[in-house]
Amino acid sequence: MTGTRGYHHGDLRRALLAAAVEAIDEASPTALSLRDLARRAGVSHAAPAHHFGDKAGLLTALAAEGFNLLAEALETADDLLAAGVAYVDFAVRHRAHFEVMFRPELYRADDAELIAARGRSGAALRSGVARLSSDDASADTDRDALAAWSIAHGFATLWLAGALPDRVGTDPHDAARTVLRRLFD
Amino acid sequence: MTGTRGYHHGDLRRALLAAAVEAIDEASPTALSLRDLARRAGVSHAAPAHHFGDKAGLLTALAAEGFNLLAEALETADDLLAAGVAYVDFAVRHRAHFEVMFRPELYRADDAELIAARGRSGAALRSGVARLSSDDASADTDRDALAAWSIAHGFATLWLAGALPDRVGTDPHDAARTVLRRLFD
DNA sequence: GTGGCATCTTGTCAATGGCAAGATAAGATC
DNA sequence: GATCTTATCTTGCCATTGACAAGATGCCAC
Repeated sequence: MTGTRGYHHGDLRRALLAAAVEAIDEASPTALSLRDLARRAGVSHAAPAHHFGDKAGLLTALAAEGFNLLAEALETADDLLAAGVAYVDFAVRHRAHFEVMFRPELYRADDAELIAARGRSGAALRSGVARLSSDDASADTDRDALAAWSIAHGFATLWLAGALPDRVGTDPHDAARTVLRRLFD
Repeated sequence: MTGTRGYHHGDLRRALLAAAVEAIDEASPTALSLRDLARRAGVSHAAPAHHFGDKAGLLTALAAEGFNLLAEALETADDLLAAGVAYVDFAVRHRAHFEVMFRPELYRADDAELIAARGRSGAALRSGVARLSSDDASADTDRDALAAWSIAHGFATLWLAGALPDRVGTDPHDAARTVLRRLFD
């Protein structure tokens, strides 16, 4: 924790995570360099190792943070459409976290904290679907949740990859709403 | 081209691409090493540079090959649901290609051959949607194409990332069909 | 104030991507 | 058939990186 007052830096762990987000925003998780993070934080090249062990450790922490942020975003959504839009919004606004979260080869997928955070996200998503389909006896909640997750995740991923045609526009929020309605209406 | 008879190897370009697929299948595009590919092909560490310039050049070629393969897969699909399932099948069966294709930071997105191949894929997808909605005057083809692409892409991506719960099963073909029907019916 | 501990630094190593310069063989031209 | 040209591949090199080991530094409990 600690406020900011630092001696051996203060809160290097947090500073490194912030620097990681910054670095990934400028490039990609692939291009991330621990030594670059250390330089950004003004510490020696081996300092990160103490807090995260290795690169995978740092990305594990980043992914866990991301799943927690995503859960929060989903939990505040009123209905399923809003949750879908919130999902896309999250991906765009937290690109760095999002790109790491769904690339498990970059981190330790068996980390306890990460699993807990991912569980929180999943529960938030599922509850959104269940709430919507509770008045429809014929609904298959599992399938609907998977479909909703897929379309939101797919749109977000394609958007981030720059794979969508220009005609989709420049506002991911509006574009996502339009597309997601195709499934949710 | 050339059959296989080689002197300076024969067809190193193709061999390196094949080795790249193999290596990515074993790990990920991130972990790909040009020197490892060279070792797999039995050539010196600098040989790949001549054919692809650098790592991005090799991945550009791989992505272009992938978009062409995807276009072929989509073109043989009879209806939109089949195309969606074919999309997921492609992603699973050609994971290496697929993972590179949608990570433009890994290659040169302005490459002419790549743009052509990607255009082929896009046209195949769009024509599938247009065919389906031609009898529905109220249809918004652009939106429908985007929704179809998103849900197929999202499902494929989540599947490959191992993010889906176990209960979805082990056969991506069946699971995809079930989920995609939620949109296409 | 002393010992213990977390934190950070310095030094080192193997591996990688990329460049430059050179070797080798295939094909073209005469 | 000899020579020139070009594509292909090799050797050697350098800066950067991730990881490890050993040591320094400052905080805290007792």
